[in-house]
Amino acid sequence: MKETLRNVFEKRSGEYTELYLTHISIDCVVLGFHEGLLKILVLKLKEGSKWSLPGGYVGKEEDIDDAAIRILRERTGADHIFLKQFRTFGKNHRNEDIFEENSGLWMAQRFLSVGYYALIDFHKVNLSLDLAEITVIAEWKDVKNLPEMMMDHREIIDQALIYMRRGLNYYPIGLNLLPERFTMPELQQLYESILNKKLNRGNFYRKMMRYDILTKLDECRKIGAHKSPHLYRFNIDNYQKAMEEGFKESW
Amino acid sequence: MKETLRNVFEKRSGEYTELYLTHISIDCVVLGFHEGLLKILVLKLKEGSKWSLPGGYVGKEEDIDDAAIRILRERTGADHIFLKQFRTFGKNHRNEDIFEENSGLWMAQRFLSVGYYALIDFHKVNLSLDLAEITVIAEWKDVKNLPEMMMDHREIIDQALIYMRRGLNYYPIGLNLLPERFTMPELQQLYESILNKKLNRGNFYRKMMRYDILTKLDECRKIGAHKSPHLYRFNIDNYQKAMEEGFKESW
DNA sequence: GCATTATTGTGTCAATAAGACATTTTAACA
DNA sequence: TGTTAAAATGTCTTATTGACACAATAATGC
Repeated sequence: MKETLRNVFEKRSGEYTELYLTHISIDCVVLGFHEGLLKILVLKLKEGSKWSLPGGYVGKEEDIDDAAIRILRERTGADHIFLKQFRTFGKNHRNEDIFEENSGLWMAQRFLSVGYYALIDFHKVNLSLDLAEITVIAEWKDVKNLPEMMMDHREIIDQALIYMRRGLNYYPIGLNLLPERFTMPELQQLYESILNKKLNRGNFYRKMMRYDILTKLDECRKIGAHKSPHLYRFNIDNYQKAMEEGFKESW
Repeated sequence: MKETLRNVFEKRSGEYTELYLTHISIDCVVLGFHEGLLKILVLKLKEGSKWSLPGGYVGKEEDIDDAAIRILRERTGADHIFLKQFRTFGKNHRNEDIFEENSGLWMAQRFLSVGYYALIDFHKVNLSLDLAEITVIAEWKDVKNLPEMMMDHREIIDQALIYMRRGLNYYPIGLNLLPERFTMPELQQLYESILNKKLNRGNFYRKMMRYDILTKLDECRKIGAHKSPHLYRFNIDNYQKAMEEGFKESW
């Protein structure tokens, strides 16, 4: 048997007090938007287990931000993803869930996860990628109707949404979640799903226009026996500028 | 020689790819307020080295939040500290600074730091604590005039200030930074040092009163040949309530 | 005692933004 | 061509911010 660190660790577990061993991973809350609903990408790692967030380990020679980008690319096939670190989770015994299922002592060590949230175009994700190797199933689940998640992944999702909501006060959103062209009501639906509340249509319209990140197109979307809503697309330059400078903060 | 993990690790370094070994630490940006200036607590770990932030390792059976509390208590002697995790730093080679000074290979491994900022009453800190064991000097340095810091500690400080500034829109501040009784101009000075800009006196006064977290006392502070400013103290109940509920957010 | 003076506490006003709601415009369809 | 439902825009009220002015006040000097 090849003596990997894992073997060494299992044999010697309990003695290592000088250098605390911690199992670092990255967990990503991947958000997509489809048919007016905010969706989260969840995985089932093996038959019968609970659902989990896509995640992975950090390479020896890798920045954690780069690791998160790589993990998402491996899982979703998508590139140019909006990705933001929001918090690190390090409660003790947060891995108890899977500790019971795994006999290896190394699993009993501390787990620490750096949480990222990702905003991604629903249609650009390839759910079947990478399935053979680790994952059994990958699925989009409705934010408002999540299945039972393993470990503290539910808390990680809740926290991601809180941080994202707060982010709406500072940065524009939507470039990674909506198709290239969209209508104002569609954009409003996105905001409403993230904030989990209804917004006033007129006020929303004016607020968005004030941000000056939208370009109104000449085309309209045909939606039946009603006035056709105009199509918009993001003005990339202004959008980027808003991302860098941020919207006005109170102080 | 006792075979600790550190020895094992040094001997076998380079093979461990299955379980990525990461050196986790907690770094704290400890902020105090004294004579109208915002101060940061910095340490010199040994003669001739650069300055560093107080930090430490996470115990095997410890939540990271608890570890941060413990580390601060050990270093400062202070309790009831406001402490908030704000970001995790995991750039590769961020430890190169000290790698060169330390021959042990384990030091060359990845470093990952969970950043916390702490707000603490300047006068309650005992700087000489813990010095014999690890630290040579502990000192308060002016935020606007920081010495050269080791590794990426300067970036950690800058980021902490950014997150704290943003926090001012959501939570009150001052309970841990000011003495029990203080004047309105003193509170304003605190805000001005954090935000690094002058604020309008009248508007500041009214904004604070609107927050409804202050109790005006009957006493005044004698400050020479001027109108004596009233003393205030925080209304702890309302302050706590504001901490929990947060100030109004835009959406 | 009393005027002086620097600072606090409060008032005002304009500009901006948010919330609620009404009105107009528009495009598809009967 | 009129009907209809939704988009786009307008209006009004209220709250917030920033700038500035002025009155109240308390220690000090005369």
